[in-house]
Amino acid sequence: MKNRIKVLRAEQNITQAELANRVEVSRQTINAIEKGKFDPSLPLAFKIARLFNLKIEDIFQDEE
Amino acid sequence: MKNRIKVLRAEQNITQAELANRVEVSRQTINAIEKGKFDPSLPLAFKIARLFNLKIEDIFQDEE
DNA sequence: TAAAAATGTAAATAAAACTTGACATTTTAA
DNA sequence: TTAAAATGTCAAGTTTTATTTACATTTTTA
Repeated sequence: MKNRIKVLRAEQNITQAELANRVEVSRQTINAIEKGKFDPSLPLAFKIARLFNLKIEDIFQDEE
Repeated sequence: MKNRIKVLRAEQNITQAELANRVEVSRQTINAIEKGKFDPSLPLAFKIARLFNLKIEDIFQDEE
């Protein structure tokens, strides 16, 4: 699963730590998701999408 | 997390077992998700959305 | 209305998400 | 140009979700 979180953060000038705080997970979780280490849970994906005012599909791309 | 899977299945006349087969999980997993016992993984949410040709947000509704 | 199909449920286990803490490397800014 | 901030990573542990097995109940259909 790829995602555009890094770019979206850059656009809004938000650090991994800031994003983590705002969606209530650890900084390492954001880093791991951003680097593709694992996928967020569905509720977390919703939170992230809401934060950026985007659809989940506009942030995360399933690669199949 | 609520979802409209049951209605979508009804519209397409698909059983829980059929849906389970098509997204490659057990029938009980579909049943549990449908009943709100737990949320699907993000990849599974993508598979389900793709199957119904809908956005994830059109099937699953985060309740916050 | 009896058989078959579909759905509901529960317990046990496996797998994945997430946390915490720690430290190394890279980038930014004073 | 060096201190601070940000990012990357790793290991160990917790929590949550997925899977399996098994059986019970409800709905459909022959």
